[in-house]
Amino acid sequence: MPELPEVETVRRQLATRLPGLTISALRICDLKVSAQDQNELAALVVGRRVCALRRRGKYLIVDCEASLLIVHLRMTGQLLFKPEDEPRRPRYVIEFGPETSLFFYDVRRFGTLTGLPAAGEAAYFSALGPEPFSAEFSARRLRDELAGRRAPLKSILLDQRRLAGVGNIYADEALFRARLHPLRMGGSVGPREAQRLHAAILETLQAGIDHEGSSIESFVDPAGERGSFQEILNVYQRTGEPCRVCGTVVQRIKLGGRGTHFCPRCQPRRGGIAPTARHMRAVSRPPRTRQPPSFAPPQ
DNA sequence: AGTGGCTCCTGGCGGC
DNA sequence: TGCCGCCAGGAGCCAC
Repeated sequence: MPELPEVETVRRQLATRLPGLTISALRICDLKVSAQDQNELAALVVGRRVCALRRRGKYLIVDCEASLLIVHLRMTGQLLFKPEDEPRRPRYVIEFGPETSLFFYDVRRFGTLTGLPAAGEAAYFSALGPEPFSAEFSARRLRDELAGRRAPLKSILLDQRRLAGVGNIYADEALFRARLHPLRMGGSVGPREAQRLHAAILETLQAGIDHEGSSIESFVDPAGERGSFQEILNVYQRTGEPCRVCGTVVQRIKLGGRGTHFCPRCQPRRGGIAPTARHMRAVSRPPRTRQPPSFAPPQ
């Protein structure tokens, strides 16, 4: 599940190859990938030079002269420099002359591609919350964001309007690191706890970036390499396994439709919302273990 | 206003 | 063995 660290990993790799190249063609193979007409998309970027690769939350931005391509990987999106063998087909291909192409693969077909004139960027991202690593996202800001809120902490962290880039994996891991129960009401969090959570969010995201992302389902970088953050996860998808800190069995509940993992001892529920019967049912059923993707990275 | 829940989508897996 | 239905989840939308 590409979140901020995975998108940042992709961005960094693309940034070593794409700037200076000119987009020679944009081939949309799956029309569902964009709400825009493919000719309209192509007209915005074909013939333009790539100036920079940027990231905003979980969005990857290919900055062209006076226009942008905005890529969202959603659940299973992969941008690869090399095409895969059949039967996998890309949903779109961005060509940069005869030497370089970028192929977008996406099993669940949730990923999106958007083209915009540069002037449209601010409006496009207007509802998105602050970047975690920006000065705008301070401990104070987080505290103000939580104040008075009755929603569980986990739900608040996942809300991209409050904070951009945190998804299910990093929300669970950050809450574990902050020793805060995912069901704690936002408004019940004190100043010191908010400070702890702020630090935990930044540390967790930075660790994800340092490990080049989590390859739990299908994430690979544009060279086809897997990240390694999944190897040091504390709670995410570790249901029934001992907490790495205290040995207590890691639990799983369902919160806002998302699998939520925590250590009941390290993350006490004090001040939180009691799990409902539905939560408890989810606890007793560990997630199925998934086979690693059959996809073999290009040689 | 704030919040939960449904929808999109596919492959893997459990159950029968 | 084969089929059916459930499950995973980011973000947009809708209903309460």
